[in-house]
Order: sequence, then structure tokens, then C-alpha cells
Amino acid sequence: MADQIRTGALTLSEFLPYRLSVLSNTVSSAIAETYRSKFGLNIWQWRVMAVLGEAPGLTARDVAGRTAMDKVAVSRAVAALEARGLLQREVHPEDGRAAHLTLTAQGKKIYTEIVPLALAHEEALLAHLTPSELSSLERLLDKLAGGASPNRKLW
Amino acid sequence: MADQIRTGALTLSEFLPYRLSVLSNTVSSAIAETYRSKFGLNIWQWRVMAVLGEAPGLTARDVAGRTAMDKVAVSRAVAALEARGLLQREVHPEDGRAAHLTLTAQGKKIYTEIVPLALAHEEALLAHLTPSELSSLERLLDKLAGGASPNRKLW
DNA sequence: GAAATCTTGTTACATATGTAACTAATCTAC
DNA sequence: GTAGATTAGTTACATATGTAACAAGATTTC
Repeated sequence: MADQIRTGALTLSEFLPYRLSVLSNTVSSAIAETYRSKFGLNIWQWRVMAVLGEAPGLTARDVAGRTAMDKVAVSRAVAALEARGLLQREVHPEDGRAAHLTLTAQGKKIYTEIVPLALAHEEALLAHLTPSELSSLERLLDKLAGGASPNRKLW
Repeated sequence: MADQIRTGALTLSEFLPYRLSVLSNTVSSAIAETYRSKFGLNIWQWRVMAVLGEAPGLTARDVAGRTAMDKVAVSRAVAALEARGLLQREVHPEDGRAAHLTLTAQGKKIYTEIVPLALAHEEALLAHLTPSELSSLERLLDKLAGGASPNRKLW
């Protein structure tokens, strides 16, 4: 494919930020629909479960740092998950403000059920890429993320 | 960079849909902040203006098709832009339901002011890519978009 | 040509999200 | 040890968004 020529005109369908946004929304909403219909979880609840599945005992602040969520979103997701009995808080013994979060047995069960579904979505997305294309993609995403200034206040 | 090994475990920070989402949100919110602070437009209003700048006289339905917006979002954006005098509706002579939309002089003025800013954001995002990397990126995004089933109902 | 169906777009309502203000705990400076 | 500043997390409120129901025009079927 020839390189695109970028002139002073803007064509929305060729505008990279637009294309990224559409792609990301398409992917995310397909996956979100799986979480929602099978487990009644929204994306944020799932993200919290995902990092707690990897790293039990994180605080809400840690979770925010690892999920690109702001603290209010984390607080809401944690409250909902706790109300459903999917996670547990344990107040930090040395800091009464913070609480360590862990998945309950029921939370772990859902976690282990979702992981393969999430990975299957990822595989479907990458189905038509060769291994070397996948490798390029990862490198390019890293580079782009470097260029995109993360200006949102997350905490 | 070596290819990632993808096992049965899920690491959120390596999960492609997550990475896409974070990247896209970072990029979009940086640009949105420009639209908002300088012109008082949100992303959807801007998308509508962008396609009407390229192709005057589209109907709301056409706009939805070209912007990956649903019809309610288009309706709301159009109403806001019309209220601000940035676009005009003209009822379709052969179909009383539809209206052709065009930017007013004031709308065009803002359009021509935003375009270079939007392109500058895109350039900043792509600043660290070589021409051949850019070309790879475009190809990969096309492939990914092909794999991601667009299951959202837009109209 | 009238009834049923479909299409374009809007409206209403419920829910989600972002921002700011807040509480309570900890830390720092003195 | 206490006043002020910071930090962890929550709450409240305003706004944004998604879904469904709707109105009005166009099309199809008979």
C-alpha cells in the first residue's frame, strides 16, 4: 500500500484519531456486551476484577494506576463489586484510609470464566495478523502511546 | 522487540483491546479539549462539522453513516450546531422527513480554523513514526477494523 | 386508495460519567 | 502535640449518553 499523502485537507475517515476511536469503540463494545450479558459487569468493573485477578490486595489507588481509571470510577466499580460479593475490602493495617482489595471465591470464579472469553475476543481481533504484524502492531502502539501525552488526571 | 507470548493468563496492560482503548481515549480527550476550549464544541459536534465541511448537503442519516455516530447523537449534535448558527437545515424537496445540512458562513469559518489544529494533533501523534511505520500502521488498522465486527446499530 | 410497513428524525427517560466538594486519616513543620 | 497540608476514598450534582417510544412522511401491498 502506498503511503498516504497528507495535505492541508482533513478527511474524517482517514484521520487517525478518528480511526483509532472507531476501532477502539467497536472492539470495546463487543467485549463489553459479553461481560454484560454473561456476568452483569460493565467495563470498569471488569477492569478492576482483571487487575485484582492478576495482583490481589491492591488498594483502590493502585487499581486506578493500573487501569487508567480515575478514582471515582474505581470507587464506583469497587462498591458495585463488593455489593455483589465479588470482592472484599480489608482496611490497610497501617493506613486507615486505604483498603486492600481481593476477589472473593465467587469473584475468582467469574474471573476465571471471563479470562478465556476475553482472550478469545483478542484472538479474533488479531486473527488476520501474522506474528510479525502482531509484533509491529505492539511496537507501533507503544510509540503512539509515547506520542500521545497522557494529560488526564487519574488520581 | 520479540513477539509477545500469549498464554492462558490475561495481563490487562498487555491486552490489546485495553491498550487500544487507553490510547484512543488519551488521543481523543486531548483533541476534544482543544475543540472545547477554543470553540465550545464536543466531539460529536465536531465530527458533524468535519463531514459537512468535506461534503456539504448531507442528510442526518448520511452524517451518521460517515461518522460512526448513531442517529440520536447526530440529531443532538445537529440541533446544537443549528442553535449556535453553525449549520443550516433545508428540507429535502422530495422527502419531507429528511433535511440537507450545510455549514453556515460562521460554521465554515470555525471549520477552517479547526482543521489545522486537528491535523497538528495528528502530526504530533505520528511524530515518532517513520513513513514506512505510518504506512504499516494504516494497514494494520485496516486489518484490525476488518476483524472487529461492527455490531453496533448506528441507524 | 387504504392499511400496513418502513424510514427519517426527535423526544423522553433512565443510567452513566465527569467534576468538584467533601470526610477522614496521615504526614509535615514547628 | 497541634495547625496546616496531603492523601485515600466517597458523595453530590450537573451533564452526557443509550435505549426505546414516538411522530410524520414515504413506500409497498393488495
